[in-house]
Amino acid sequence: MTYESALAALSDPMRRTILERVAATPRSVGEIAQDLPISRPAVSQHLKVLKEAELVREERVGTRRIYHADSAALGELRAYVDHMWRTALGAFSDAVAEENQKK
Amino acid sequence: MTYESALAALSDPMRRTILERVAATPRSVGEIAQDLPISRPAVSQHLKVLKEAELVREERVGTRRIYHADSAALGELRAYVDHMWRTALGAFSDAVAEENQKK
DNA sequence: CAGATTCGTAAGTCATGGCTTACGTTAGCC
DNA sequence: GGCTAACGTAAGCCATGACTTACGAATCTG
Repeated sequence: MTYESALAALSDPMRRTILERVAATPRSVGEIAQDLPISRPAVSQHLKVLKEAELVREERVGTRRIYHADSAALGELRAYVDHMWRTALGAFSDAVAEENQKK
Repeated sequence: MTYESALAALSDPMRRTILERVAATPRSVGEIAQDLPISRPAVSQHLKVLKEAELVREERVGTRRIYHADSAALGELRAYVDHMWRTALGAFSDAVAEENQKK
Protein backbone atom coordinates (compact mmCIF):
# COMPACT_ATOMS: atom_id res chain seq x y z
CA MET A 1 0.00 0.00 0.00
CA THR A 2 2.35 2.70 -1.13
CA TYR A 3 -0.49 5.08 -1.88
CA GLU A 4 -0.72 5.80 1.83
CA SER A 5 2.73 7.33 2.07
CA ALA A 6 2.13 9.09 -1.24
CA LEU A 7 -1.04 10.62 0.16
CA ALA A 8 0.74 11.73 3.31
CA ALA A 9 3.58 13.20 1.28
CA LEU A 10 1.29 15.12 -1.06
CA SER A 11 -0.71 16.63 1.78
CA ASP A 12 1.97 19.28 2.19
CA PRO A 13 1.63 22.19 -0.28
CA MET A 14 5.37 22.84 -0.44
CA ARG A 15 5.96 19.20 -1.31
CA ARG A 16 3.34 19.39 -4.05
CA THR A 17 5.01 22.35 -5.73
CA ILE A 18 8.38 20.60 -5.45
CA LEU A 19 6.99 17.48 -7.10
CA GLU A 20 5.21 19.52 -9.76
CA ARG A 21 8.39 21.36 -10.72
CA VAL A 22 10.49 18.23 -10.66
CA ALA A 23 7.87 16.46 -12.76
CA ALA A 24 8.04 19.23 -15.34
CA THR A 25 11.84 19.19 -15.57
CA PRO A 26 14.31 17.33 -13.32
CA ARG A 27 16.40 19.63 -11.12
CA SER A 28 19.11 19.65 -8.51
CA VAL A 29 18.39 20.45 -4.86
CA GLY A 30 19.94 23.91 -5.18
CA GLU A 31 17.87 24.73 -8.24
CA ILE A 32 14.70 23.71 -6.46
CA ALA A 33 15.52 25.71 -3.34
CA GLN A 34 16.33 28.78 -5.45
CA ASP A 35 12.71 29.25 -6.48
CA LEU A 36 11.21 28.53 -3.07
CA PRO A 37 10.89 30.68 0.06
CA ILE A 38 12.44 28.00 2.27
CA SER A 39 16.03 26.99 2.99
CA ARG A 40 17.94 24.33 1.06
CA PRO A 41 18.00 21.88 3.99
CA ALA A 42 14.24 22.17 4.19
CA VAL A 43 14.06 21.18 0.53
CA SER A 44 16.32 18.21 1.27
CA GLN A 45 13.97 17.07 4.01
CA HIS A 46 10.97 17.35 1.71
CA LEU A 47 12.80 15.42 -0.98
CA LYS A 48 13.56 12.71 1.54
CA VAL A 49 9.86 12.30 2.25
CA LEU A 50 9.01 12.31 -1.46
CA LYS A 51 11.74 9.77 -2.09
CA GLU A 52 10.56 7.44 0.67
CA ALA A 53 7.08 7.66 -0.81
CA GLU A 54 8.62 6.71 -4.16
CA LEU A 55 7.20 9.82 -5.74
CA VAL A 56 10.70 10.89 -6.71
CA ARG A 57 14.02 9.25 -7.45
CA GLU A 58 17.50 10.72 -7.40
CA GLU A 59 20.26 10.52 -9.96
CA ARG A 60 23.73 11.35 -8.68
CA VAL A 61 25.93 13.28 -11.02
CA GLY A 62 29.13 14.61 -9.49
CA THR A 63 28.38 16.29 -6.19
CA ARG A 64 24.90 17.18 -7.39
CA ARG A 65 21.76 15.09 -7.20
CA ILE A 66 19.18 15.46 -9.88
CA TYR A 67 15.66 14.61 -8.77
CA HIS A 68 13.10 13.15 -11.16
CA ALA A 69 9.42 12.40 -10.69
CA ASP A 70 8.62 8.72 -10.31
CA SER A 71 5.35 7.70 -11.88
CA ALA A 72 5.01 4.39 -10.04
CA ALA A 73 3.62 5.69 -6.73
CA LEU A 74 1.54 8.26 -8.59
CA GLY A 75 0.04 5.39 -10.56
CA GLU A 76 -0.96 3.56 -7.40
CA LEU A 77 -2.37 6.72 -5.89
CA ARG A 78 -4.27 7.28 -9.09
CA ALA A 79 -5.76 3.80 -8.86
CA TYR A 80 -6.80 4.34 -5.24
CA VAL A 81 -8.45 7.71 -5.85
CA ASP A 82 -10.11 6.35 -8.96
CA HIS A 83 -11.51 3.43 -6.98
CA MET A 84 -12.79 5.72 -4.22
CA TRP A 85 -14.35 7.97 -6.81
CA ARG A 86 -16.18 5.11 -8.46
CA THR A 87 -17.53 3.67 -5.22
CA ALA A 88 -18.69 7.13 -4.21
CA LEU A 89 -20.44 7.45 -7.54
CA GLY A 90 -21.95 4.00 -7.13
CA ALA A 91 -23.21 4.74 -3.65
CA PHE A 92 -24.78 7.90 -4.98
CA SER A 93 -26.58 6.16 -7.84
CA ASP A 94 -27.68 3.49 -5.37
CA ALA A 95 -29.14 6.18 -3.13
CA VAL A 96 -30.96 7.71 -6.09
CA ALA A 97 -32.34 4.33 -7.10
CA GLU A 98 -33.47 3.72 -3.53
CA GLU A 99 -35.07 7.13 -3.49
CA ASN A 100 -36.97 6.39 -6.68
CA GLN A 101 -38.00 3.04 -5.24
CA LYS A 102 -39.84 4.79 -2.44
CA LYS A 103 -41.97 6.86 -4.77
CA MET B 1 -8.77 24.27 -6.03
CA THR B 2 -10.75 21.98 -3.78
CA TYR B 3 -8.36 19.09 -4.37
CA GLU B 4 -5.96 20.71 -1.93
CA SER B 5 -8.31 20.39 1.04
CA ALA B 6 -9.28 16.92 -0.16
CA LEU B 7 -5.63 15.91 -0.20
CA ALA B 8 -5.09 17.30 3.29
CA ALA B 9 -8.20 15.54 4.56
CA LEU B 10 -7.24 12.17 3.06
CA SER B 11 -3.74 12.30 4.50
CA ASP B 12 -5.12 11.02 7.81
CA PRO B 13 -5.59 7.22 7.91
CA MET B 14 -8.56 7.42 10.27
CA ARG B 15 -10.28 9.84 7.94
CA ARG B 16 -9.66 7.53 4.99
CA THR B 17 -11.31 4.57 6.70
CA ILE B 18 -14.23 6.78 7.69
CA LEU B 19 -14.66 7.93 4.11
CA GLU B 20 -14.31 4.39 2.78
CA ARG B 21 -16.99 3.06 5.09
CA VAL B 22 -19.31 5.94 4.43
CA ALA B 23 -18.74 5.53 0.69
CA ALA B 24 -19.72 1.87 0.93
CA THR B 25 -22.91 2.57 2.90
CA PRO B 26 -24.05 5.86 4.47
CA ARG B 27 -24.04 5.80 8.27
CA SER B 28 -24.76 7.90 11.32
CA VAL B 29 -22.01 9.30 13.52
CA GLY B 30 -22.67 6.76 16.24
CA GLU B 31 -22.55 3.86 13.81
CA ILE B 32 -19.22 5.06 12.46
CA ALA B 33 -17.74 5.52 15.92
CA GLN B 34 -18.89 2.06 16.95
CA ASP B 35 -16.45 0.34 14.62
CA LEU B 36 -13.52 2.63 15.35
CA PRO B 37 -11.07 2.75 18.28
CA ILE B 38 -11.68 6.47 18.85
CA SER B 39 -14.39 8.41 20.66
CA ARG B 40 -17.54 9.71 19.03
CA PRO B 41 -16.50 13.37 19.30
CA ALA B 42 -13.29 12.50 17.49
CA VAL B 43 -15.39 11.05 14.67
CA SER B 44 -17.43 14.24 14.60
CA GLN B 45 -14.26 16.28 14.21
CA HIS B 46 -13.05 14.09 11.38
CA LEU B 47 -16.43 14.36 9.67
CA LYS B 48 -16.21 18.13 9.95
CA VAL B 49 -12.92 18.10 8.06
CA LEU B 50 -14.28 15.71 5.45
CA LYS B 51 -17.37 17.87 5.09
CA GLU B 52 -15.37 21.09 4.64
CA ALA B 53 -13.33 19.29 1.99
CA GLU B 54 -16.64 18.37 0.32
CA LEU B 55 -15.71 14.71 0.46
CA VAL B 56 -18.84 14.04 2.49
CA ARG B 57 -22.28 15.54 2.93
CA GLU B 58 -24.73 15.16 5.76
CA GLU B 59 -28.40 14.34 5.69
CA ARG B 60 -30.31 15.20 8.85
CA VAL B 61 -32.99 12.76 9.89
CA GLY B 62 -34.43 13.29 13.33
CA THR B 63 -31.66 13.79 15.83
CA ARG B 64 -29.33 11.66 13.74
CA ARG B 65 -27.14 12.76 10.87
CA ILE B 66 -26.45 10.35 8.07
CA TYR B 67 -23.19 10.95 6.25
CA HIS B 68 -22.76 10.13 2.57
CA ALA B 69 -19.69 10.24 0.37
CA ASP B 70 -19.62 13.16 -2.06
CA SER B 71 -18.06 12.32 -5.39
CA ALA B 72 -17.45 15.93 -6.47
CA ALA B 73 -14.22 16.59 -4.55
CA LEU B 74 -13.05 13.06 -5.27
CA GLY B 75 -13.53 13.81 -8.95
CA GLU B 76 -11.35 16.89 -8.74
CA LEU B 77 -8.72 15.04 -6.77
CA ARG B 78 -8.84 12.32 -9.36
CA ALA B 79 -8.24 14.84 -12.12
CA TYR B 80 -5.30 16.36 -10.27
CA VAL B 81 -3.59 13.03 -9.55
CA ASP B 82 -4.25 11.89 -13.08
CA HIS B 83 -2.66 15.05 -14.42
CA MET B 84 0.39 14.65 -12.20
CA TRP B 85 0.68 11.04 -13.22
CA ARG B 86 0.62 11.90 -16.90
CA THR B 87 3.21 14.66 -16.62
CA ALA B 88 5.45 12.31 -14.62
CA LEU B 89 5.06 9.73 -17.35
CA GLY B 90 5.76 12.35 -20.01
CA ALA B 91 8.88 13.60 -18.25
CA PHE B 92 10.10 10.04 -18.07
CA SER B 93 9.56 9.36 -21.77
CA ASP B 94 11.23 12.71 -22.53
CA ALA B 95 14.24 11.66 -20.49
CA VAL B 96 14.39 8.37 -22.36
CA ALA B 97 14.18 10.16 -25.68
CA GLU B 98 16.92 12.54 -24.64
CA GLU B 99 19.00 9.61 -23.54
CA ASN B 100 18.57 7.95 -26.92
CA GLN B 101 19.43 11.24 -28.60
CA LYS B 102 22.86 11.20 -26.99
CA LYS B 103 23.73 7.81 -28.37
C1' DC C 1 -43.31 18.65 29.86
C1' DA C 2 -39.47 15.48 31.39
C1' DG C 3 -36.25 12.30 30.11
C1' DA C 4 -33.39 10.05 26.80
C1' DT C 5 -30.82 9.99 22.21
C1' DT C 6 -27.81 11.81 19.11
C1' DC C 7 -24.82 14.86 18.05
C1' DG C 8 -21.56 19.26 17.78
C1' DT C 9 -18.36 22.21 20.27
C1' DA C 10 -15.04 23.96 23.86
C1' DA C 11 -10.95 23.29 26.38
C1' DG C 12 -6.91 21.06 27.39
C1' DT C 13 -3.09 17.60 26.52
C1' DC C 14 0.45 15.38 23.90
C1' DA C 15 2.72 13.88 19.77
C1' DT C 16 3.97 15.09 15.12
C1' DG C 17 5.93 17.91 11.52
C1' DG C 18 7.95 21.74 9.11
C1' DC C 19 11.39 25.10 9.58
C1' DT C 20 15.79 27.08 11.03
C1' DT C 21 21.04 27.14 11.92
C1' DA C 22 25.13 24.42 12.52
C1' DC C 23 27.91 20.82 11.14
C1' DG C 24 29.81 16.68 8.62
C1' DT C 25 30.54 14.38 4.05
C1' DT C 26 31.55 13.68 -0.72
C1' DA C 27 33.18 14.97 -5.26
C1' DG C 28 35.43 18.19 -8.54
C1' DC C 29 39.35 21.68 -9.19
C1' DC C 30 43.79 24.34 -8.82
C1' DG D 1 46.80 17.91 -0.69
C1' DG D 2 43.78 22.17 0.31
C1' DC D 3 39.61 24.75 -1.32
C1' DT D 4 35.12 25.08 -2.87
C1' DA D 5 30.55 23.48 -4.21
C1' DA D 6 26.52 20.73 -3.35
C1' DC D 7 24.48 18.00 -0.43
C1' DG D 8 22.43 15.26 3.82
C1' DT D 9 21.79 15.12 8.79
C1' DA D 10 21.40 16.59 13.77
C1' DA D 11 19.36 19.51 17.13
C1' DG D 12 16.18 22.62 18.60
C1' DC D 13 11.95 25.60 18.19
C1' DC D 14 7.22 26.42 17.41
C1' DA D 15 2.81 25.74 15.24
C1' DT D 16 -0.53 22.39 14.03
C1' DG D 17 -3.49 18.50 14.75
C1' DA D 18 -5.46 14.30 16.60
C1' DC D 19 -7.19 12.83 20.68
C1' DT D 20 -9.70 13.09 25.32
C1' DT D 21 -13.54 14.59 28.77
C1' DA D 22 -17.12 17.86 29.77
C1' DC D 23 -20.85 20.35 28.34
C1' DG D 24 -24.76 22.33 25.59
C1' DA D 25 -28.28 22.07 21.82
C1' DA D 26 -31.77 19.76 19.17
C1' DT D 27 -35.13 16.19 18.42
C1' DC D 28 -38.03 12.24 19.56
C1' DT D 29 -40.90 9.70 23.14
C1' DG D 30 -43.67 8.57 27.05
